[in-house]
This record gives sequence, C-alpha cells and structure tokens, in this order.
Amino acid sequence: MDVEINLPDFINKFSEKCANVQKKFFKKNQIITTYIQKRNQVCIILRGEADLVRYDFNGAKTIIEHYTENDIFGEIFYTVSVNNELSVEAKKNCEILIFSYDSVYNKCKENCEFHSTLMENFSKIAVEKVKSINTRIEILTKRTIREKLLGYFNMLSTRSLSRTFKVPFSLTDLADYLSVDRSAMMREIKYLKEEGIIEKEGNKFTLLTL
Amino acid sequence: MDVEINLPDFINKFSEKCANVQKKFFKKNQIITTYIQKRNQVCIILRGEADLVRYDFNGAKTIIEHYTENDIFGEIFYTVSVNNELSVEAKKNCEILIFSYDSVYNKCKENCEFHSTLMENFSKIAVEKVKSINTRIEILTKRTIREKLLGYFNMLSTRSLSRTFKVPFSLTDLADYLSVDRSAMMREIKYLKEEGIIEKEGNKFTLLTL
DNA sequence: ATTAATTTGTTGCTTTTGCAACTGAAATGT
DNA sequence: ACATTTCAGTTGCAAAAGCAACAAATTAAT
Repeated sequence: MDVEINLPDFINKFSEKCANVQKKFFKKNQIITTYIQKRNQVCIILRGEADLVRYDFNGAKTIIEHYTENDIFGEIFYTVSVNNELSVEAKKNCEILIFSYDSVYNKCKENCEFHSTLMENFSKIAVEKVKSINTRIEILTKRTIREKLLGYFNMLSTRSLSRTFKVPFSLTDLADYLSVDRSAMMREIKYLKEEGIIEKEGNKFTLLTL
Repeated sequence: MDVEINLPDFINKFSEKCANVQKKFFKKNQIITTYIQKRNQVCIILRGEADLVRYDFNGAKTIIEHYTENDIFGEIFYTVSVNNELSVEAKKNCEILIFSYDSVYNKCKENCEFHSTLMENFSKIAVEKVKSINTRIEILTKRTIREKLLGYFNMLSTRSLSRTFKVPFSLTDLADYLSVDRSAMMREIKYLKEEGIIEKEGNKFTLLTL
C-alpha cells in the first residue's frame, strides 16, 4: 500500500461551498496570522510564499519555516507561549485556505469533497510535516556555519536531483533560516568558494564535491 | 470538540492478538533500531527511555530526540539519506511496540481494539509530534548557549508547572541535545549560577528569575 | 569492597562566530 | 528617471564557543 499523498490534487477539490473553510488573499509583506494560544487555526497556501518568523527580544529574526504552495501551517502545530511570538508573513502575494482544527474531525453540512478528503488525508499531511521539520532539525543541529550551509545545500541538491539549485530566499533570509549571523555566513560562503567546494551565481549554487 | 488524545489509554488497548504489531524488549544501551531508507517502521515506547542519535563523521554526537513512555518514533517521520545515520538507543530497559506504517491504514484480520484505536488517533499523534519537534526547533534556533539553556529550562519549568525541575538526562547528554560543546555549556551554567539566574543540585535545576 | 568507567567541573588556549560599520549593486516605489 | 530601500559583499575587532586536558566525584561492574 502506498501511503504517499498528492497534495495538489487534494487542494484542488476545494470549493467555496464548504462553510467551514475560508479563502483569503494577502499582499506581499502582510502578516497572514499571528499565533494565538488556545486558538487552533489551520492554514494551507494555495498560491504564494510565506515565512513563519520569530523576533527575539533583542531584535534577532529567525525564520522558523518557509512555506510554498500546498504547505500547511497554524497554531495546532505549535505550543504557543508568551515567550515566543510567532507570525506568518507573506513573502509574495498569497491565497490562503483557513479553517479550524476541529473541522478536520467534523464533517461539514455540505459534505463537500474538499472537506472529506482533508479528513481522510490529514494524518498523512501531518506525517509529511514531521518529516520536513525533522530535515530542518538535521540542519540546525550541525555545529558550524559551514556544516549548516553544506547540510542545507545537500538537501536542496537532493530535492532538485541536481548539483545546481536555487536557494528559495535571499541570503539575508537564509542566514535567519540557518539561525546564524549574516556576515559570518557570507564569509563562510566566500571560503567555500575559495576552496572550490561550491560555485555561486546570485542565489543559484552548485556543489562541486560529493 | 476536544482534539486532545490520551495516549496511555490508547496504548493499554494493545493485545498480543494483533498480528501486525510486535512487542519487543531491549536492554539499556542496546540499539533499538537504525533508520533504513524505504522501510516504514513505527515504534511506540511502552516502558523505558530512548534517544534518537546521530553521530557525525567527526565523531560529534547529537541527540535528536529523547523518548519516554508513550512516545512514538520510526523512519516514517524521517527523510532517511546516506548522509545521516540515525539510530535509536535504549537509555533504560525498554518495552517497544513495532509495526509498519501501512498497518496504520489497513485493518488487521483480528480487528483488534489497539489497531482500530491506532488508526483513529494517528493524525492526533502525528500533530502532537509536530508540536514537540517544533518546541525543539524553538530551542535550537536560539543563538547562544545561554539562550538555549534558558529556553530549555523554561520549557521544562512550564511543563512541570514548577520553577524547579529535573533535566531528564545527564549534563553530557544535555550538551549533545542542545548541540553545543559540553565544557562551554558547563561554563555557561556556572555563569548562570554566579549571576543568580539559576540554582542547581545535581540534575535538578531552579529558575530564579521570570 | 574494590576497580573500572562515566560524569562533572574547571581552565588555558584557539578558532569560530557575531557585531558594527560601510560600500556598491540591485530592486522597488513614485 | 530618480530617489529610496533592500540586499550582497567585506573587514577589523570583540565576544562566544569549541578543543584539549586534567582532577574530583559519582555511578556501575565484578
């Protein structure tokens, strides 16, 4: 039995009929949502890109996750506390489906196809999410900036089935994503280039070593 | 509707009758499993404690997750690659349930209660797992050892509803869990004590400031 | 009970990372 | 088309973290 899921198919089943699911539009740089304790909102990106970000008291920004089409997010996946203010910011114009976690376990009156498919597939979606977060942990637990960069590049390379790949955000954001200082990261990228380990053209990188 | 799940109850429904689920015993320090690509094993700890660990080429050990009773793990939650050898090591004598991911989506012939409860609740279990991994990310993305320690202590404090709490592993392992050098961590703990921010007695810590 | 092994605690020294500050390039807005 | 903002790229200096090595304390093993 194949437990893979084709998320796009599933999402295309959405229709305006389902009363439990809202579709909303957000412009670039708008805040899509701020995580609130006790609320259990679930969001799916139909179109666009967004980041889940945290700003520390000292102003340091961390990109916790980067979302593209078909990605899912919301406070159900987070233990929201007073110490961590989390918000999701649109990086491009976005089209978002919003519903409550409860509705995943309760049929809607219209018994719509989107809703029933959502219910059926929710565990697979959640398992996929665990996988993607674990990949992030894999990178964050690396001890040096160099290892983090190479770990991340390796992942992108594997995912794109090519030694050359595009980093999906600006280098400034990449530093926030790897949770390191930008200038220190730039320096490390310079060393990696000098040592012939990587090549770089804008945000297109190539891994030269295995 | 309440979407919380009482995992212990669910696990107690296990009976030897279900042909798809095995129960195995492991002694302290034994390797429970090594993650293998394409296999989709799921394990639940009935009794004992275990760590998911990664050893880097340079010998550095990272504790990716720490499991206690009722925790769930297995390669379904991981994108297993050649670059990351992951294994789960028993830290105490363990009693483990093992089954394949497929069986979560297929009834067993005996139609046993454990199995059907597993199927029903799997998405909730997976969502809980996302939450717990995200808490880990929250800590790993902190920039300094001090912030990582305080972030982790805060979490333990919140979880135990008390300013005083026990760290569930040795300080050596804690360093591997926070992904930092042990001696540097010890130094930071010393500073935190000197500054009156924490108190420490063995692996029992107290947070003195808000 | 004694030995062995592991864990804790500490410290000098080195390396890595972060911070601040600035320049030029690119993108964006009006 | 020009001004403004954001992003990339650099660098000196300071701070933090890592490494190595060791002694003392604890825990486990025989």
